[in-house]
Amino acid sequence: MDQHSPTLQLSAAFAALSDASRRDMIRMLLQKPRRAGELAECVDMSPQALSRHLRVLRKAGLVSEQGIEEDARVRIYSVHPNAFQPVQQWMAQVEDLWRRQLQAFKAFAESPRRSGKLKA
Amino acid sequence: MDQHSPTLQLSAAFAALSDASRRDMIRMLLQKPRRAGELAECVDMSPQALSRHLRVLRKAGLVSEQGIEEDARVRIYSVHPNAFQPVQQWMAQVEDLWRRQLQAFKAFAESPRRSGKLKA
DNA sequence: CATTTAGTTAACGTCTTTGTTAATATTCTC
DNA sequence: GAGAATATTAACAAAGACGTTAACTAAATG
Repeated sequence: MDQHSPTLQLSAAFAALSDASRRDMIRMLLQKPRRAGELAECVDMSPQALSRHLRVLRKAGLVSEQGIEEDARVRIYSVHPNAFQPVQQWMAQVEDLWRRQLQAFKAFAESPRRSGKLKA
Repeated sequence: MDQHSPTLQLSAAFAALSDASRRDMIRMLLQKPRRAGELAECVDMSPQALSRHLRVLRKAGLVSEQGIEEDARVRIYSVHPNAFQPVQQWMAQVEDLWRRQLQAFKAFAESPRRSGKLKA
């Protein structure tokens, strides 16, 4: 995690998710934590490019890395426990606003003065 | 809406949401549909820049425009009814995978062979 | 009908992102 | 220890995103 302001972090998360390869990587990491090499087999990409995508995901706070004892060359990547909290929070806010708007519209449409008739 | 493959559309939606100004615009449009000028007052930005952001949002399928009769110069922008369906669908998928992983981990931790003891 | 109003598109410069090739650790294996 | 394996960083070029200024469209307004 590298972005500090909540707004920047949210932007970074959305930006990170805007790439299909990165979304695939996240899905793979959601099945189980994996090494970079395992990811490389599936997303078909040079190790360097993949490493960069991993960095983007890390800086967005979506995945975290963790060393292991068996082979110190390798780091295991996994989805950060509350990776999606900011995004889900924003989405919830949006849903709420949407509900309100629908309700306001409904109230307007059913108001006594216009007795259910819309303009068009 | 301009992106056709579901994957591309999802990418476009995430990319569109990765900008704080665009998120603000969406929030304003969720309160009520508005003209470009009204948005401009709040996001503090040149009309040209704003127009571009609107185009991005349109192409991502998040907002839709609609002419009005009173003044034909003006178009009203609003949040597309199922703007967030792809994003929410993907997020739901992620949540599901996350639940499964937690469950798998729990099953592992509680398996008879290791009787609840973890490695560390 | 000229002017103002509302807004979009075009052209340009700048900054960022992304992939590639090359170079750099670090550590396992023989 | 020499060499292979695992992965990351550096440097560079290509492509894309963003804001600005300028030019443009279309319609309201006097």
